[in-house]
Amino acid sequence: MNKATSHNIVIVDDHSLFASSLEKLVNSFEGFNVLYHAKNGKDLQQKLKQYSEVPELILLDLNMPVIDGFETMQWLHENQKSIKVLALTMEDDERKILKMLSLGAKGYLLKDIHPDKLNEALVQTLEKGYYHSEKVAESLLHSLHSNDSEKPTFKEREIDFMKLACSEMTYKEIADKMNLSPKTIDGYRQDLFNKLDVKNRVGLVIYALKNDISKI
Amino acid sequence: MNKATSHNIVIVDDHSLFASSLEKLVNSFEGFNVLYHAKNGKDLQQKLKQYSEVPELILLDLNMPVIDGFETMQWLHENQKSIKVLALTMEDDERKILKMLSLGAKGYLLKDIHPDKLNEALVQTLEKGYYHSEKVAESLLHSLHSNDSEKPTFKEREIDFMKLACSEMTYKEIADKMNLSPKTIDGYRQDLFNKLDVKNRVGLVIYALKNDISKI
DNA sequence: ACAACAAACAGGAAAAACCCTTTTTTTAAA
DNA sequence: TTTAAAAAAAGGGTTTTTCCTGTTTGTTGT
Repeated sequence: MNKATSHNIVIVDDHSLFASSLEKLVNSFEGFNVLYHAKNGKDLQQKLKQYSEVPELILLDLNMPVIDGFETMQWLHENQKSIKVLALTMEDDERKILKMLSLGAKGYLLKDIHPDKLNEALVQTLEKGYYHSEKVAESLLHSLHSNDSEKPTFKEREIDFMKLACSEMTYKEIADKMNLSPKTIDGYRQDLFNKLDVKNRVGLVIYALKNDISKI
Repeated sequence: MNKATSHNIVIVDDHSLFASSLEKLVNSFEGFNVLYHAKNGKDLQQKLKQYSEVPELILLDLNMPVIDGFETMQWLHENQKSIKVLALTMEDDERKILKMLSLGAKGYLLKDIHPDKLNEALVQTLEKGYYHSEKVAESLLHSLHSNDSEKPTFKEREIDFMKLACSEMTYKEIADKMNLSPKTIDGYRQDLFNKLDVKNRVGLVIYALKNDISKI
């Protein structure tokens, strides 16, 4: 395979072991060549400036520190519209899929796909401009039927509170730690219970853990 | 590189994309050759029987369906003692590290390590019989200091109760569901708080989730 | 039948969580 | 500078949780 006809790919993933491995895999595909990989969105922005060669396609992981996949996608869509992006992630999360596609991603790949499918996805994205696996298409249809309300947004302080609520601290202790009156904390609690439609603190804790607001 | 002097490796990971990618990476290392990869513990057991060539080393992911990393490790330790195993996982969880090493793993690798470190780990494990990264060694020391007492045992009903406690139900509702008096539930609660050294229900919930008594 | 023991249950009370409404303070905008 | 909106705080009440110390019930072995 001569490089002239090769399609240049960039991989963005914070797990360098996976990124390096994936690079080998992509390089083994006929007609593809990995230019470099980036650890996160910030790193990607720098490297896009630094290197003269612009990739045709980016494989973008969603779960990254510093600048996550969504922000990176947004930035790419605004600043590097010519580069096609395929989102790459572990979880089959409807909201995330929708969000990425609405931000301009050309497709959404789950990390447990077969290597051949990845090859297919790369080829198809470059040829047709998009790739959608059966599984993802299914998820999308499902989400259209169950028109679940949008994921609520949280204020900085609410997130702080939720994290502390996922501990053995009483609300009074949380109030002390956040330098607020217990009554203010009670207000946060109430707002969150309503917003998240939970009945008590255990419900809040479970929500926070499910949505990676807090980790244990 | 001639195959005769090559060390045979097997990869066990349910994410076939990662497994395939990792295979390419390992094959690119001097002196290593990937025989095959398995999707889970069950698949591995079958393939070990099926193939005549026995690997020297297995790279074993922990988060797998069907038969998880721990069970697989146990089985390997009992049935294939000659094969060295390196655990491979995303999370840096002290308990999991300890558990795997106590089950006979030769080392514990985090998936975000640099490819060079992986190479080093493979070489060292085959030469010295073990590999421990600085990070893991650190975790181990930490856990030695905090000599946590043995994991307590639970009665059937206590486990039922813990699972229900990881929900928005009140204790009264839990009592109804378990066909017990609320006062009995209160007894379970109190015993568990003492046994697990937690202060309140949130502490209990977190314990149950951390120890896979309940899943969310 | 009876000791020995665990599981189930209970009374009572303080602490914490929960709920609804209203007021004060702070911040941002017109 | 007045005004509107958001954040913080509070009043005042109900319910649930938490804690302690018992008693009753059921099971098992001898």
